[in-house]
Amino acid sequence: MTRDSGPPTIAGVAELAGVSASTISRVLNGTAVVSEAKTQAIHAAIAKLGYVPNPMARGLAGGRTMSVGVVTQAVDSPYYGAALHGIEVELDPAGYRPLFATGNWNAVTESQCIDMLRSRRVDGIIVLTGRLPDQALKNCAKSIPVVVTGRALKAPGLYSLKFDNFAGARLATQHLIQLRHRHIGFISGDQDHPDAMDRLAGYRAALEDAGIAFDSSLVVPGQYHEVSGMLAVERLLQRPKVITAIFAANDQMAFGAALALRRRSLRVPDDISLVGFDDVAGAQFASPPLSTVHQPAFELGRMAGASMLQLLAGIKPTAQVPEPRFVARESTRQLAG
Amino acid sequence: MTRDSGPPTIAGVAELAGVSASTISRVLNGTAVVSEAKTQAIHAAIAKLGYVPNPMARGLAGGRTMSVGVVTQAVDSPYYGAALHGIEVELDPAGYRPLFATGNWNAVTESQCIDMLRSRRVDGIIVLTGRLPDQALKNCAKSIPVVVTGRALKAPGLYSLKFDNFAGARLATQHLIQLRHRHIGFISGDQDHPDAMDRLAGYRAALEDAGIAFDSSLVVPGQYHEVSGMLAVERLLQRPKVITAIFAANDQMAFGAALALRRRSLRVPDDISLVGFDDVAGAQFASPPLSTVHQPAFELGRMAGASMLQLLAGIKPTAQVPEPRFVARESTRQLAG
DNA sequence: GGCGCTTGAGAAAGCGCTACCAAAACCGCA
DNA sequence: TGCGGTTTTGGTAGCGCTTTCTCAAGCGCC
Repeated sequence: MTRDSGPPTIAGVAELAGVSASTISRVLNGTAVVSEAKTQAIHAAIAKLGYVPNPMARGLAGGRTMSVGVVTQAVDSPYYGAALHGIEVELDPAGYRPLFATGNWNAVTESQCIDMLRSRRVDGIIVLTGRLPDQALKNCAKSIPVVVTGRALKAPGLYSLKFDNFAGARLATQHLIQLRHRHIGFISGDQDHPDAMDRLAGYRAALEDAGIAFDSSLVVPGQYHEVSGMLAVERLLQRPKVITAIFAANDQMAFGAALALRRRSLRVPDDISLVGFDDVAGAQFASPPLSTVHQPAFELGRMAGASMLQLLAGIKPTAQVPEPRFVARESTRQLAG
Repeated sequence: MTRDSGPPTIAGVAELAGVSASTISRVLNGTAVVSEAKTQAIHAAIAKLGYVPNPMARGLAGGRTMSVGVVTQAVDSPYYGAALHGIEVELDPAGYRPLFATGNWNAVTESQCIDMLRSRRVDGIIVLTGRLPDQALKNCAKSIPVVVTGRALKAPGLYSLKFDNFAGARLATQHLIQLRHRHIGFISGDQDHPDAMDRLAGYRAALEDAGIAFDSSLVVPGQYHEVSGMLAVERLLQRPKVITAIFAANDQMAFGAALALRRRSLRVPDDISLVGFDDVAGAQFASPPLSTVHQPAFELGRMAGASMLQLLAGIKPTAQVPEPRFVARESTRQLAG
């Protein structure tokens, strides 16, 4: 009988297999060649004891914790939730665990999250967008692998995955233009949010491509949440200009907009067309289903995870974010010619 | 100059403060009384060096990892996302970190999640609903504190937080009855989901309280996601019975139902009233805003976190889940007298 | 058959921290 | 002043694993 105090340790396995702890470690980590016979014996012993290496001890000795920190902005948002899920799915087979921390769209909080994650000795950090200055990220990357989404940065030890918000917004606007809309209101995101600015630029570019003059009075600011979408619609409708379509810089604001429109007894898409951005899970089941720019949050998460794994393995990541894709559903209609 | 290889360690602080490592440990953990003078010196040294204890080493030596495992069913669902957020918020000030794992509503996967979390030596485990047999949870609780939501279990080392689904469903049904609806379709959740059964029972109870005979042909099964809500409506409308209202056992199915209704050109609430369950973030911004039973996911997460902290501290948790509350919005209307 | 070489495997030294034990310092009181 | 009884402290032994470092074989070759 082996002593049964707590979970089995490497020493127990060593004893059972008749080898030294070092050898066990070697087969577990593939650090060196071990004879076939011993390898077999070790595996048998591990299976018999149900041995699982203690990550604490591993981390202490080897300096790796097999965990990667993820700075998300809000776990409870469908977008970040999906990305987080993608990261988990990708990291799991490699034995890594995501350790998340919520940044709340606040540079200070995000910075604290990073400190906390580092104090927990994560092996790498994935930052999902956020408001941290680029430089802070670059500095961080000097001492630990970093993958960041929502930016296009180049720095050693850092890999960035940027979704083309400009092209996406352009696509959405073009769709509206194609449906003969000329007076398109735009509900933008927060000014100091790079994504938001890109989307605005895309909207503007599509307009100008089509020879439609950009009219700043058709643009109202929002904060990426439903209530701000509602408010924005109120402001838009108060203006003298007639609009036949609204492009909200994200789906949540589009939902808010739809509700405000409904309150005004304006029907979507009969009276006014509406498009969103992100294609969150609820978009296709909204009433009416929302036409929107598909942003592959889950895929993006997977890519971030895979890239982190590559960085950790010393390989240069090559993942590329897919091109934006517009999903036409039922919230837009063609204007009579 | 102190040697600058990696982050500062307790030894560095000890040297700078002119005390032994043990003493540092004592002030850090409050394990014993330390003289005011040394305490000061130690704090000064810690601040100067920017010392942060290494959790790996702490875990190895002390047997605590300051992390609690959370088995969620889907990170990307608004409900679980909110609960997870609540847990994080509650655990954070106490220095604990949630380590999540996705169970996917699958007993086998959930069990693997627990194994994985245990192999990571988490200090406690929070299980958000799921399909694990009660016994498995009780066994688990024998060796590690467990908090579980969605069940009413009693066992040493285990605390359960159960939302009253029965009462919630009853409330929703009563609301409909009060609005003079007598023919109420019910889209139920998965059969082997205890929550779902409770909600069905609540629906039935309200009906019977009001002297309305329960009609099983008005009940169609769903799987808690939007598509199943759509399908359910199709089936409901194919039946000969006329229904004036639909109660979906969760909001996601209600959204699907709303869409199916729309496809059939039936307006909510004019032609048919609709109520959901959960009050997910999107419910109040749906068109029309969905009347539903409010389930405080975030609060529930906080409670789970707080209870775990208490369990960890050896205190018996006392948190009670708030009573269900029905939120009447715009998806229901009174039937003409 | 002895030499240098490669390969496989054990011993031992930590990784940074906590827990326990024992030594030192301090206290009051006879 | 000296002694028992408290505090307060330092020393030390691990926690379970990885990682040198070292040594014993095994091998080909002159």
